[in-house]
Amino acid sequence: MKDNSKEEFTTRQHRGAKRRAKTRADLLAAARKVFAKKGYHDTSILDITEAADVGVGTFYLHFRDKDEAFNTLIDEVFHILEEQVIAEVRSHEAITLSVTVQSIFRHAYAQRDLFSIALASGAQVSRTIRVEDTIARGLIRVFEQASRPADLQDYDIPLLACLVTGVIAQGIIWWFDQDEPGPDEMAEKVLALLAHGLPASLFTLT
Amino acid sequence: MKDNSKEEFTTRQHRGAKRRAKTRADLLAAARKVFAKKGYHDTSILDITEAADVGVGTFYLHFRDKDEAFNTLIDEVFHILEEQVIAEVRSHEAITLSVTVQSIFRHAYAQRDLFSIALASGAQVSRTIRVEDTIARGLIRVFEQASRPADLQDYDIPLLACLVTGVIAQGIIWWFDQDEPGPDEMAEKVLALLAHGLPASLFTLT
Amino acid sequence: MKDNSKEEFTTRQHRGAKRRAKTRADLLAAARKVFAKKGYHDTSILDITEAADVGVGTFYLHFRDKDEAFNTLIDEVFHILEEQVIAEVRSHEAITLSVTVQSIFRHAYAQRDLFSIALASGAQVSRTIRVEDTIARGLIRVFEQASRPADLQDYDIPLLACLVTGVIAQGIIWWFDQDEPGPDEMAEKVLALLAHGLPASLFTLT
Amino acid sequence: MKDNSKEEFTTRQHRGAKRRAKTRADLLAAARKVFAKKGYHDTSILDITEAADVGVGTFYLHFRDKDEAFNTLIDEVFHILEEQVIAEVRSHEAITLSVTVQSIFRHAYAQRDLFSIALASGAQVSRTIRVEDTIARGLIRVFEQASRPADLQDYDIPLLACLVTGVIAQGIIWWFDQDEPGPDEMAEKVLALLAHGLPASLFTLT
DNA sequence: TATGAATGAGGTTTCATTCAT
DNA sequence: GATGAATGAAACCTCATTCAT
Repeated sequence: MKDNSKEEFTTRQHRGAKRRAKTRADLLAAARKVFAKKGYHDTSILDITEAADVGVGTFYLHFRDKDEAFNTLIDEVFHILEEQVIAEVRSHEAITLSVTVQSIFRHAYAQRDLFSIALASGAQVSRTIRVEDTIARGLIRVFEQASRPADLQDYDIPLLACLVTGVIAQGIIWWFDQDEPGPDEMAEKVLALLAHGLPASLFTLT
Repeated sequence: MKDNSKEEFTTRQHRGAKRRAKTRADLLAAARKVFAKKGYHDTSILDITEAADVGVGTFYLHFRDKDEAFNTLIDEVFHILEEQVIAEVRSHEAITLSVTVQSIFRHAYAQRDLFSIALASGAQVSRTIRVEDTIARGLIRVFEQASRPADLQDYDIPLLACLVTGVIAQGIIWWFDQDEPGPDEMAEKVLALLAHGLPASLFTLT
Repeated sequence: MKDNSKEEFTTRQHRGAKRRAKTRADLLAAARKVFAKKGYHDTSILDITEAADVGVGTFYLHFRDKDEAFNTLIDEVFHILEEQVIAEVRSHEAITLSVTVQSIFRHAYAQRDLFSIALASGAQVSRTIRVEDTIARGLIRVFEQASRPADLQDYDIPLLACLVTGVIAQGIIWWFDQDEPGPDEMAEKVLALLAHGLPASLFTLT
Repeated sequence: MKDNSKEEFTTRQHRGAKRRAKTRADLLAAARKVFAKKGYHDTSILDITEAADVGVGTFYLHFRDKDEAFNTLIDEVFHILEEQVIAEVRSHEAITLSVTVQSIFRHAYAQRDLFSIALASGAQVSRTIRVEDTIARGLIRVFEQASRPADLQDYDIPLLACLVTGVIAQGIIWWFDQDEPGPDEMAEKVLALLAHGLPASLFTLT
């Protein structure tokens, strides 16, 4: 009997927690959809709760404000991005920029909606984690673990990471408008640019 | 007498026009200052009119809404950018990417406040003209007028322009945070990256 | 066996009742603490249930709303006040105002927190029993049982009770701010004022 | 022409100011009415603006929040009370408690609605000026300027003022419930109590 | 009986926009 | 053309209350 009541108790606790988690997930999914459609600033709490089919107040049971929901969303995805890219890169013998960039583009493609929101929100939202920083951080790691560090002696690594991030971010924005090419072609083009640069004839007078 | 009054009239007209133009300029200058300080979304019309020391209603005599004022501001600056870059490039014998990028960075540096607003606002503002587009357009022109067009045969020119724009935009954002290096070093680093790419050892397995 | 189960049943019932009473007491104690700290209006049900360490819903198993909890609290204390003052007064040979006022001040001093809430809440709470009424009622009883009723012939007794209550209430509020003097000095000062009034020179022209 | 335009200008300014003042007065009058009817806490901004027949936003053009409006109201009335009582007292040859108390009761009677709100709000509202303090301050002044100061040597003047205030406040609350007697009778009864105290037989055992 | 997640009415507050002067 | 008081839609957020577990 004692055991029984205990079991009931934990079950009860568990049910509550499960329901709570479900609602939270619904809210995040709804937020993602609405943010993608209307952008951060034109999205109201009501928009989100209606999309999630919950009461307004429920939102505040899970997030302090719009900012927190947004950050949670972004953090979650970029945490996954980071982990996934790291995993994918590890599965190869050595860390190469090629694999990293490919991995980023693939992941970004799969999560286009969130990436475009995150990039579009730019410096607008008081966010703890910026997309660009996540990407740049990953790139820095690649640079630091380069097989021949001497090759990078003359480069300012953080700046380099930032510039390369610019190319990647722009690629993702490009997708948001154009809906082509696929992630692998995109990665390929970016990598081609990064590997060989542009034709010398563009830089010098005839 | 008729002439006299006519003259007076035109003078008065002229005065009115000058006064109007002055108010408008005040508003734009104020908008620029406030946007730079508080960002697009946190700036209210009242913020602008107070900074310009005019009545709220006056704003609406010159602009339909905040968006229009913002776009006017951006357009103006980018129009100047475009003209200036074109002029500077023309003063050289041939259009080269080096000169173009240098010119862009110099101009951007001189107008850092507006550039950072424009870049930070990202896709937030329902704007017809995006900074990135202005830059990309300029780059496309450079690519099209390349001295040896055959060199670019294998490139997707618009995408290329977009990616290069990403590098430039990121460079400007870098400034907004770091306040170093100067425009010419920045252009140099970007050009180095664009000209030679990164060391091959980053791309391949050992 | 029947008896046994019955016994068990009643025991269980009893346990339940005791548990229930405990919860209720916890809630009242918590309410008292929170009301004293934050005031009636700034106290939410959640504040109370958290302080009592019970679920929100539990509150509603014991009280209809905040008002009822508040009234219960107040009623309880004033019921005790009434009983105690009556008992103390009875222990003397005759009812005198001195003993009554002293008794009230002593009791109020012992329960300062609740008295200050009750007085501060003023007419804010839709309450059936006002502190002032409880005191006034006690005073009326004293007046009615006066040893020489003729002495009070010219007085409007309810109004008199009300005015004297005003003095007492103000004395308690004074404590809340000043934290001095003790209950007996306070009673003494009030009684001195009530017994002899103020110097005649204050009322007339020289 | 210059004069003309100047005149026009000041007139225009003046009109605006007049309109503004009118609206503000409307809001205060409405607030007074609603506060008196529903009490401080049950009054919403909307209640006030609807009663004043202005838009919601207009309220915030004149007051920061409900508190400020309330305080303005109270301050205004008590400022008038103070001035009026002072004036009335001055018109007599010497300051006496009789005149002061009479004056307070008369004024309170004329402004019953506000007094009852102010007294009922008790310590609820974060107010800079409490009614009781205003009255007590006035009484202290009377005591200090007593014709024969020696008579008050044995009294704690601030406490005394506070206690007397209690009597007056209670008198006003009495009116709010009972609607009788008039101000002068009320003052008379209070003064009688204050002058002679209660019959000695109430205090001692037979 | 106790719980606490969910609800949504209702309050506060802001601000783009209008319009009489 | 310039002004700024007034407007009210629309956002935010809280909290008393319910109800399934």
